[in-house]
Amino acid sequence: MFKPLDPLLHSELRLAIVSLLIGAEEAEFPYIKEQTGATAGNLSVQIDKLSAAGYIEVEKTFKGKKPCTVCRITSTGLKAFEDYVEALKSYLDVK
Amino acid sequence: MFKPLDPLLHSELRLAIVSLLIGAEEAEFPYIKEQTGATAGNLSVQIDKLSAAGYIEVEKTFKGKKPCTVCRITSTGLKAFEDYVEALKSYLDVK
DNA sequence: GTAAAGAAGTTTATTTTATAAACCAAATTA
DNA sequence: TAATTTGGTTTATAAAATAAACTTCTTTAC
Repeated sequence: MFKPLDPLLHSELRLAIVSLLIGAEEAEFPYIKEQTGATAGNLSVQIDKLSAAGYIEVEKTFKGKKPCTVCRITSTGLKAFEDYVEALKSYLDVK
Repeated sequence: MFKPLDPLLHSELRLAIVSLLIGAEEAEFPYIKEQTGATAGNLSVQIDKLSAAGYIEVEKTFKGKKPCTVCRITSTGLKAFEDYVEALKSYLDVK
């Protein structure tokens, strides 16, 4: 009846991050922060979780002299998102 | 960009309960328990929360000699669900 | 008739999660 | 050179989900 929802994606902020990355293929920390409205601390934590699960990849580099964290969706992350959307349908199709 | 998700509905079990009630208009506690696979304790707590928010109405009656808890969706709950689905789209439409 | 088991929940305790506050290092600006 | 800003991370707190334990009444078995 109701399919289980991946707890890693069933979180407002993490879902926003993944959604953003699927749309953009690459995004920097400050941009994600601005688009999601998250605090830096919360964003840092949630990015770590997504990264630890292999849903996104995180590259820490430098932009001139400033640190720069770039995030990208992985194929694992994309698949997880697609599965999540599919599972959600079991809750949203209420006919 | 990303619309906020009603925290009351953005919960796997509560979403399942509301989804079920929208589809059925009325359901008894044991049936909801069976359909969602939730434990009785968890279900009791989440039903209380939805009831306190006015998303569902709960009628405690008797079926013969046994207690019987019947739940129904309210118009507030239906509206909240529709808003939630609408907000979710901002995360799911990733073109 | 009474003891054990089952049904229908509720209450309470525990674990997990989300979130923000505090912090750090380097760079820029005043 | 002192203060502020940028780009984060770490840690502490608040909130949430969840299950375990408990309650009350009812059957069923002996």
